[in-house]
Amino acid sequence: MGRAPCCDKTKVKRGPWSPEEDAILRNYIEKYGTGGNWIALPRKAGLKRCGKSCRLRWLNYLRPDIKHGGFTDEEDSIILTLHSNIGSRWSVIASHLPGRTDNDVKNHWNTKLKKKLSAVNATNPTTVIPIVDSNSNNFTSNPSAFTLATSFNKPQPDCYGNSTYPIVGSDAPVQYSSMDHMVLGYSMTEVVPDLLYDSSSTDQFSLPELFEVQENSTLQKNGFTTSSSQEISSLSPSCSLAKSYSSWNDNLFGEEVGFFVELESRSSNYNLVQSAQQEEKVSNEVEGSCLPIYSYPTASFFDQMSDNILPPQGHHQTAFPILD
DNA sequence: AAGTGCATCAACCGCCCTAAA
DNA sequence: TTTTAGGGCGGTTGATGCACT
Repeated sequence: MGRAPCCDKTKVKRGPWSPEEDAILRNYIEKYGTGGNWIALPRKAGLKRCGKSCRLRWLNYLRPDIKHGGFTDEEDSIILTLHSNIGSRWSVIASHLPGRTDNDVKNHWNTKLKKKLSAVNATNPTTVIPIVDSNSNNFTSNPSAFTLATSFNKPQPDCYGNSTYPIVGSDAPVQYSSMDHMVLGYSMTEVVPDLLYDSSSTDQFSLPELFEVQENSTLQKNGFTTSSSQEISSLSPSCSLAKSYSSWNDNLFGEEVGFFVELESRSSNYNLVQSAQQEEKVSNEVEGSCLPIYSYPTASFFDQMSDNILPPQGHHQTAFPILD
């Protein structure tokens, strides 16, 4: 049985809203609210419109807290980052942009950002994540609080059907050549933004500090569990070359849902990244998706940068600024 | 000035989810 | 437990305006 339409389309007005209709709807909602029933609202307000049309008009245009006008670079950055992580969940993305609607974000993506991203990907197949200090918006070497400031490439399903996100230089080992340290992050779930984003701040999240951990031991701090290389080699064979390993657990079930691996040996990074990916792909067959969420160079890398070592080939210059 | 193509964005369509009956 | 109605959402369309020829 087909679903009954919400209204008789032959008896309602369609198409663009007139200023008079806008005024009627605005005045009614400001005076009486929506009453929790959009279908009944147009009749009560005296509008010959479908309730869904009224809802859309209010939410996307008439609402007083709507932000009109062009998107800022910061908003673009947030959209690109979130879209790379969660895909076209426009309402979720819009919820991170005060005053923007899902329709706005969707239109902006389809008309501007999609093309922008294609152009970037065409000229630079690997995408580096600039690291921005969450408080000052300046680039930082502090690995404990970051804002993702640009996008990942669109994830493509792999042979296991899992979407994996590109890791810096994961297809080109030479690009690691000037990094002594880097951190590789994975999340086992698709709820990365919700999990990592600080609810009091829409564009920040915390990463685990890179704790000093005694050999063969594990340290728990700030919700993260960090293990030494000796300890983690027993947890995960692919991590046996890592310096440390930090993970966080799902609040509900206490299961590990994400981790960061601090890599140390420049020559082994590429193999480690590959083996880590491979291992997780295999485990995904049972566990579900595993998303490598990002990687970033650690403080020692920036120390090198301060000695005017050039960024790795193929990376955006802006991703690795020379520090004072 | 007229015609054409493209970009933009408001609005609609139809499906899914959920709560109430 | 099933059915139904309403809200929410992502995909798509079409009107409009602008740039270019």
